[in-house]
Parts: sequence; structure tokens; C-alpha cells
Amino acid sequence: MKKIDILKKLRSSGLRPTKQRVEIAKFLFEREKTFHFTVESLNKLLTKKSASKIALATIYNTVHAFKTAGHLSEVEVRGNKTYFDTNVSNHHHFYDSDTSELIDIDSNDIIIQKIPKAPNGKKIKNVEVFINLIN
Amino acid sequence: MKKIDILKKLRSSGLRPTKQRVEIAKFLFEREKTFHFTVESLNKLLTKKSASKIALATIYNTVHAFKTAGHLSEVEVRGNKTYFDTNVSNHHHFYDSDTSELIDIDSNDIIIQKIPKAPNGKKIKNVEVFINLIN
DNA sequence: TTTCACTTTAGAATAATTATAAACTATAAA
DNA sequence: TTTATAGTTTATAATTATTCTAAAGTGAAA
Repeated sequence: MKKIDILKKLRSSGLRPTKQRVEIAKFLFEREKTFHFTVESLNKLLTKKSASKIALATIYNTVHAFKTAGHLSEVEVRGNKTYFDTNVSNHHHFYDSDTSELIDIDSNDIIIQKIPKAPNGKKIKNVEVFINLIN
Repeated sequence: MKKIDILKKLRSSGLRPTKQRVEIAKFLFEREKTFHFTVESLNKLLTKKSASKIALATIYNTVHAFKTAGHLSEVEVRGNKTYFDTNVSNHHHFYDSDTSELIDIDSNDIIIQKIPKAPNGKKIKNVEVFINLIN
């Protein structure tokens, strides 16, 4: 994803392309493969990579802004930290609690044959499958 | 579950049946239906119910001891708090993020037809399905 | 009974996240 | 091109969930 597209991406979702947002967006979206991270890990990687220090609060703000805009998804995983995923399409995850690592599973690689209906007046928003791994 | 069984349950898993553990165990296991809770909600309910106050740290200790003993399961759910479940059999969940409520789904009510194989040297521990609800 | 390893407890410590409020800045309008 | 302002960043404080600590308490084996 090129810089011009990054700017478009931000502007089209009503986010001013500030220096910090552009830097974070470039880091997150200028890559081929899906990227999973926590705010803590992202902070470390950004600190390492760039000269200008971005405040931790800004990273929280930005990640949540990107999530709200649909540019990131939040992954439900046991544990204390919240994981985010640059893959925003509908998909599933392996979770390796040993290394705290998430691995994407394409939604076509899991087929669910039978599913219960939603309770009383509720609708099904989505179905998430976690395959927990062990050594 | 009767008191004598509570005592057996504790002793058989190497847990001394102290006043606090028995009280918590009675509260959790003397019921027909599955019970989902967080440490916070359990603390509130116990405080309301009983005269003698149990320290929050004891509730944490006890819940984890019960989990280690296999009397409770921990549920992976988005959010900051950790949920526990008195249903320790293999099963799935509806999750209503609106009310932060979990509802059990019997493992027979979901049939998964196709599943990817585990990556490089890892094995599949278990598969958990979350059906997220919306109004 | 006595003893001691196991427990409980209050409160401190830690860790992740959110709130606050002042300084800064992108951008729309003059 | 300046100006005004709403949106943004920042350091720091506050909050929340959880774990740690160390002292006091207690089941149960001998």
C-alpha cells in the first residue's frame, strides 16, 4: 500500500492524516501478510523503527480509531492483552497459548455444518472459531 | 450437590475444605444450571448472600484453585475481565456483548465439517466456537 | 494437643488501559 | 495566506483487574 493510498484510507474514514497516524498506518498496512499485534508490541516495534517517539496514548487512540474505521479487527483471545489484526475479513484463528501467537485461518478452511439458532430476539452477528494449539 | 459431596470434591482434588472454600463451592456448585461469572460478579454475589466477608484475594485464589482442579473452566471472551464457567465439559458459547452475557451451547449443537490441520509440530488442543450476538 | 504446611487476609504492587487537560496542528473559511 | 477552530497529541494521573507479600490463622496428621 502506497503513501497516497494511506492518505486516502485515512481521509476516507474521517481521520486527519497526522504525522503519527500516517506513520502507524504505514507500519501496519504496508505489508503483504496479515499482522497481529498488541498495543504493547506495536509500541515496541515503532520505537525501534523510527526516530520520533509516538506517545503510548496516541498508539491506543490510533489503533482504536483504525478499528472503528474498519481498518483493523480486534481478536478475542484469552489473556490480559488485547490483540488486533490487520486482516479485517471474516476469518478464524489458531491460538498458541504457549507463545501467545495468533495465526489466521481462512474462513474457507473451516466449514460449520450445524449451528444453533440465536436466543430470544437476538441475531447472530458472526461466528468465530478458535483452534487452541498445544505442543 | 450436597454438602458431603462438596467436601469430597474439595478433598479429592487436594484442597482443604476451609470455611471459605466450602462457602464458595456451595454457591457455585449447588445449582442445577450452568453458571457463568467473573471474579468481580462472584464477589458481589457472595457479599450479598453471606454474613461473613471473604477477601477478594481469597476469591481469586479459590477460583483458580477450582479451575486447576478441573471444577471450573475459563472462557475466552473479548474484554478485560476473565469469565469462568461451572460447565467443565467441552462446549461452546453465545456471547452477547451488549449485556456481556455468556450462554452455553451444547457441543452437539455445533457440527464442524472441515478443519485445517495444526501448523508445524503443534497439535490441536481444542476447538472453541463463539457465536457473537446482536440485537 | 501440638505442630506445621497450607490458607486467608489486608493492603501494596503491577499491568493494561482510559481519562484529563494543556499544547499542538490540519484544514476550512476569511 | 492568515486566522480560527475543531480535531489531535502528549505527559501524566486515574482506573481497573489481577497478583504479590508477609503476617496471622487454621485444618489435620502425628
